[in-house]
Amino acid sequence: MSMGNNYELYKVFYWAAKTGSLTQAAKTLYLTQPSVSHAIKQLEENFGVALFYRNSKGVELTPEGSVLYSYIEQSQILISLAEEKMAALKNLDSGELRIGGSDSLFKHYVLPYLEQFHERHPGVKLHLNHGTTPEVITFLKEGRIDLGVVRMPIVDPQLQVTESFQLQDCFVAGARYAALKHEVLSLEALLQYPIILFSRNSRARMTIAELFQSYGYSIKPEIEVGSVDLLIEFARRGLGISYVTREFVSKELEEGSLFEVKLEVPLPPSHVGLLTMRNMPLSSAAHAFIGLVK
Amino acid sequence: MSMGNNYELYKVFYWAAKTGSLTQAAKTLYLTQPSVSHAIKQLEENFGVALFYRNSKGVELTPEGSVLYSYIEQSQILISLAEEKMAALKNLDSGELRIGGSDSLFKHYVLPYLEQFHERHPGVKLHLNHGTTPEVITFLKEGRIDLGVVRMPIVDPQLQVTESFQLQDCFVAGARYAALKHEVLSLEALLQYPIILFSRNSRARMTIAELFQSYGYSIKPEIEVGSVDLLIEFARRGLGISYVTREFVSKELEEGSLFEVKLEVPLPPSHVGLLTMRNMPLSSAAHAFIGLVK
DNA sequence: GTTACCCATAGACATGGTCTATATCTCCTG
DNA sequence: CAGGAGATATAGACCATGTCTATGGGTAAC
Repeated sequence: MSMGNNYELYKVFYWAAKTGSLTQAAKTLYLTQPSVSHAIKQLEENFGVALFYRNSKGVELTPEGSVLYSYIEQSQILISLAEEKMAALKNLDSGELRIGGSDSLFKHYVLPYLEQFHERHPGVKLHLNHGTTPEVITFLKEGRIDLGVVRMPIVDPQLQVTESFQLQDCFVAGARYAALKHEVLSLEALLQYPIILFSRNSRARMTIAELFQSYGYSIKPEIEVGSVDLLIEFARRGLGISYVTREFVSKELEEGSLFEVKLEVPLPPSHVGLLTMRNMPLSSAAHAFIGLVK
Repeated sequence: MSMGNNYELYKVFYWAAKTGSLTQAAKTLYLTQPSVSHAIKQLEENFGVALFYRNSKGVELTPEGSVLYSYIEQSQILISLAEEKMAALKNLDSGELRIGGSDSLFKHYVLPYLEQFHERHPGVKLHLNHGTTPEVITFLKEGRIDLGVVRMPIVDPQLQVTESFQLQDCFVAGARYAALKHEVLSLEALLQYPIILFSRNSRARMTIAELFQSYGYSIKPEIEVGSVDLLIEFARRGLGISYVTREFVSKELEEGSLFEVKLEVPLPPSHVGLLTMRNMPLSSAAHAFIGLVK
């Protein structure tokens, strides 16, 4: 025999012992007194040992009952703690949110949401893992992050993609090229100026290269950089015309340290997407964060 | 909401997490796989949080599931230990037996049974509390002992009395009174000799006093002592004729250092009884001991 | 004596846990 | 690429068992 007590009985036993009264235990558990009486009787019969002395004031543990209680009390406390913890996780009073993405997206796009999220749920620990788009996808599949933030398009049957925000890339220049401020350039005309692009393997770089190619031109940057900050800084210092995401330079455009170089040809918008694993449950924190962003 | 999960679900969760497979958990718990699947689903719905990732090989804990598991694992281990302990108590591999009684009864009557009990159940700890009959009854009512061993008769509606053994009190003397060895004395004749009795408040003393009184005599001891050993020793040294329980001096009678002084009048037998609380459950150990004695 | 508060018992009822049967998915294999 | 093995999910029927109401008995206190 495997001593197969229904664990529910231990909950009843715990409260009966704790309150010293079957009636009180019944009230605590929203049961009737006979139900509790019956439950205790079952335990006693299964163990073949009396657990309580019954008297007119209530019940009292037998020595054997005390032995059982010393174990069960700890066990029940742990379960209570577990339930509290799970409630905290669900209410986002605790837990963690692990996001993967590129540094620039974090800085210019995710950060305000993270601030908002952290303010609203200060108990949730935040983990940011930066990496390239393929790295982020790997992180996701390995379960190291809950959520990826990357440029679209992404085609992967394992991934759930939520397009969340549209970004508009554009060319910007600093004071040195102020003459262009009110002009509208053709692609050919633009190519006369030194161009600063993001490094070769970025999605933005590929997108703009394809665009020029579709019009029969080839864009060859004078300078290649590896960070959005440098794209901006180089343009401000007049080293060339940078291809950047307009939303990432809104401050510079406002204060006038940069201006947008308008083109005859419309530049394609790009989208930011939130990646999660398809068919994998989302944590409460990730779910809440996605809701926040949308 | 009071997060009222059926604790039985945690047992299922524990095994599902431990084995990493709902199917395995089902086999362990003698359930079917759909039952386990259903149980886990209930937990997940109640918590509002996914506990497992499902994949083709089985299941794997989510971060939230891991948090739950860290608590539930401990809890389940405690319950298992509790069940093992209770089984041990029932099988008398552990536990304790607390007996109250007089020193002389322990030494001459209870001891052989205790030896036998201890040999059969070496895991059960023995506690002997000696005291007078009224003290033993108090111990019982206070729950400090499981069992009392005292002289009969006892009349107390709260107590369950099991008469277990008959003892025969008698008068014994040593070599100094060897002349009496083959005589049969009347009560009156006996009173010519110095008598040694147990102290005034003992049951044996009251019994013999009543006997003499019923025949119109009054027995006044030359010496009063407080232990059976002294009764025996004084008789051996010829200080008088002792009134003792025959079974307690069987060794001395055999070796001839004492002999029984026969009387015309039959002396009443006395009985030893096992006392337990009526309407109070017996521990397994006490139950087994009573069975041994009977 | 009487009241009030315990726990135990009996029996009816209904909830819900468990089962069987089946679907779906993934991985592996021939 | 088809098919099998093995995993979990779902649907629906069933009945075990946990829960209730009603009642009884015992004890302590007033």
